[in-house]
Amino acid sequence: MALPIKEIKKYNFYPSLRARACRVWIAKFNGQPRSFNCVFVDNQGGAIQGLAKARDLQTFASIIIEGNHYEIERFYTYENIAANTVTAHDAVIDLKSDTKITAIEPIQPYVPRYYFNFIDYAHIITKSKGSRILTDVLGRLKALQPLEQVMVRGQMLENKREFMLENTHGEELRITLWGDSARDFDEFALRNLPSPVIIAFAGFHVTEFKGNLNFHLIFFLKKIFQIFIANRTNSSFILLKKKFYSQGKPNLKGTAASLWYFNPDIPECSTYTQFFAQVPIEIQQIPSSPNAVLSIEKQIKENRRTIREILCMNPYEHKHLRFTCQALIVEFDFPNGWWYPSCPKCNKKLSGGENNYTCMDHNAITSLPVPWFRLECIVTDGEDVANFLLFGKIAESFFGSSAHHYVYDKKFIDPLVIPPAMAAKLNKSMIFQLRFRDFRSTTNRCEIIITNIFDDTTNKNIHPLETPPTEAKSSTRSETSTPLSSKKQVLIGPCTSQNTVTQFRIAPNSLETPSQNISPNKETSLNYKARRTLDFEAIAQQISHEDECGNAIEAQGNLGNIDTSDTFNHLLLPLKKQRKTSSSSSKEN
DNA sequence: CCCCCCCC
Repeated sequence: MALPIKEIKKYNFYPSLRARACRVWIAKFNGQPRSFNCVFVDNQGGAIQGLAKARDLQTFASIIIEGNHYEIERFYTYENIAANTVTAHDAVIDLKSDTKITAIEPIQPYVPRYYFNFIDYAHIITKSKGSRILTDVLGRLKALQPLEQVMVRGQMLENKREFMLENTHGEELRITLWGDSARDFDEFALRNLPSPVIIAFAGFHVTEFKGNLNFHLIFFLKKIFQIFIANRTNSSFILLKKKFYSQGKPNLKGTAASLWYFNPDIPECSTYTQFFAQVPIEIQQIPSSPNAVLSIEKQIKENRRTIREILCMNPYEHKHLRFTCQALIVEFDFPNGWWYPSCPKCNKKLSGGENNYTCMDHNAITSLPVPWFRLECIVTDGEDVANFLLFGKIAESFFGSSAHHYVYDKKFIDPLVIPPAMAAKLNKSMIFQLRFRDFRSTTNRCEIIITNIFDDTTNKNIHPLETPPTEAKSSTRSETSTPLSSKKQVLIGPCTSQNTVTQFRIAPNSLETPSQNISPNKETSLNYKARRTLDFEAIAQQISHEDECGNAIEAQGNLGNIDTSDTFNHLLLPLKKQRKTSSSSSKEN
């Protein structure tokens, strides 16, 4: 009796397993192959991942070919605890140099060639969002974006390429490839395929993009709601809102385990092919993102404006314009505090006060509020003065720490008292990348929002892991970071009445522990996202080594060779509709 | 990883 995969236990030894290798991939990290991976499937509903570390990678890659059948002899298993995993199996097969792999005849009864677990577009968020079990989807390739580079975390450029899939109900689904897989995606393979092109994307991580709700409308709706149904919790309002607006759109993000197959030979695919054979279809081109960049250098010079020029721009005519300005911050202005308590799920401001925090979108919160930056920078370019709004992730990068870290870990709880490390950012020449806020205020001028900050003295991005001067610790700093504190400052002649800090209070000592109203021992319940950038000392040590190994270097190295839309148009022209269905499947990675 | 997140 052959061993059923479902009965395999973790931390055990098995003499033999016969199965089909339905998926094979090599996981890469920063472009370097790290492990050989496969999914073994049997005919009793079982699937288990096999993994070989880098040392044995080539050996197994040359033996185990996707689609073929094998006997695996003398193997151990361990626990499947990976953050992302393709199978839900408790165990992983440890492929080591003494594991014997032999090709065998196809096992009977038949095991399907592909191992997929497709999810309906409509249920992706409820079933798969945030799940460590990766998700597979199938669809017609409706649109494709040229390879582009975007700034991520205000810190580095990364390759990105987007796809729009469509199912037979006309629903759309957005897929995003990042890094190496975005760069390596084979457009030429697409060019040779007849239309419609059906793609199976396998092994993707599901996230939710915020719905593009109209704030005006929601605000108005809520007021009306409160007037007519007073003294209720707003849960009814949330239900009402969800009825009218989708709560967000799923976005499938590529992982190291992601694969894709063009026109795979599976029953679901024929359904698609037949359905879309009725109408002429071409693959559309997704326009480049507004935030796509060619290089940091170009970005820094992009649409340079003086403050005078900015103040004379009509915000509503330049809603989508990104522009830059060289200036220095002379003061921070935060009448409502430099941080506010935000919803752990969406970072919107919580109302209701300390004992009754309520999110407009998510009602009562289940974990501690997440402190979130929001403050204005009073800036000058030597001629004029303006207010630039700084919040969220950009502020985190700029200050080198999350507001969460300052408030919970460093105990700078008073929102009206600013930590010294933040004040140390004043009076240094910077390049601000800016845009106008898409909100028509009835009272104020349109806010000018900071979307990125660059160090003017080095023309590099300001590294988010910079160690603040008050807590200097330089020995572990990476080669690629560009700490402002170590660079010569270029000061521009002041034109405001003051360029020193007098308008806000600075906490006297970073080590001081003011009376606190937030319990620090609840930290473990805090959401991971907010904790990511928490501690610059610890993370600087951890990351500096990785950076030296090529992380940032690779990002720099990619700056020169970016696909253009022109090239892309050219490529897609031949992708006209044809009747023939290709069964040739192709894969990457 | 990109979207938004604040304010009225």
